[in-house]
Amino acid sequence: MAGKIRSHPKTGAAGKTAEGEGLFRDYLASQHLKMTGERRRILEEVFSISEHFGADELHLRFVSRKIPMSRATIYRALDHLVKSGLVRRVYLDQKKAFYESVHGRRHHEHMICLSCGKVIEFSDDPLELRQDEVCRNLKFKPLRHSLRIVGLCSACQ
Amino acid sequence: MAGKIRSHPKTGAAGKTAEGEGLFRDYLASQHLKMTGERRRILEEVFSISEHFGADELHLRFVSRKIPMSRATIYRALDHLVKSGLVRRVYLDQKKAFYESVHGRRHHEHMICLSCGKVIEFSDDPLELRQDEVCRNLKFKPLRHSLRIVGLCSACQ
DNA sequence: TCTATTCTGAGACTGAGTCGCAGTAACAAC
DNA sequence: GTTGTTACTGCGACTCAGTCTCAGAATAGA
Repeated sequence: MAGKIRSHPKTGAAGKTAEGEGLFRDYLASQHLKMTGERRRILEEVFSISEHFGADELHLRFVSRKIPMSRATIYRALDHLVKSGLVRRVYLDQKKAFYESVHGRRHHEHMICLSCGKVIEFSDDPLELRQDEVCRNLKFKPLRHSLRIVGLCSACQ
Repeated sequence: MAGKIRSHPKTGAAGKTAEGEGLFRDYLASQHLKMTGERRRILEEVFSISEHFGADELHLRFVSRKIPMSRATIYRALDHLVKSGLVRRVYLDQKKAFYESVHGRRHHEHMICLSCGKVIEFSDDPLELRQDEVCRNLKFKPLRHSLRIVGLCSACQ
């Protein structure tokens, strides 16, 4: 039961935007969709955020800078980003969906502190391997997964 | 990496109701809340459902049998049931919350088939142990967790 | 039985997300 | 560069899950 645990309290996402834009453009082209100014701005903004964010927060970032952007466009673009695989949609213990950019980052799970609300990201190979084994045994083909551990962070205990 | 994997395609929940009612009554008493006819009926109904259900479905079960029951009461009762620990609230890949009775059942995780929508319940000790270890290493005190694996079930592959 | 307290139901409300439509922008073909 | 097709945007109306308020009803302890 060895295995390194990587904790990722925060990961800067600088410089990834250009590459991400290329990938997004490829995805859009493959779906006969168009790269528009709005989608580019949304992509840039998403890549500039290192934590989780809600669609409303993303919208607010534009509104507060007087950049016109409708809620519907935000939602539509986030859908495309999720489908393209560049962004992950996660449900962190409430009805509202959260998003996080995936590009250039390792897959990870979440610990959520009940007391302060902090979200700790971590990843662990033995855990992933065991999950794969469980899936094999149940003849289930896993495509994606998410583990959410709710509890108390070290500071709040 | 040994370890038995239990798959729980379906678990009957007969006879548990009486005991569950006692536990719920204890919880209510401890919170200075009252056991009412509505709460009893909701508890019975919840224990009679072996799969996941939404608040709306639960409500519909009463309405369709002409048993008066308001949506607000359903939501309030489910909150209490969740707080009492008798019912678990889970978020299965959408904004809507699902519920499942916990009493007398083993903790389990979920596999969700993208194609047919089937939800497979499973539990695995090595997985749980590894999670505990990861938490220890990150000095996080886990209170509850949920693992969701989305993919294709054996029939749909 | 009395009384304090909590509960219920109805409906208004909220917040997240979706949809339809009219006008606009992207992009490929010429 | 112009044109035509197609997809996109913004707006506002809408849906759906869940919450809140309040008046009248039920519970449970004294």
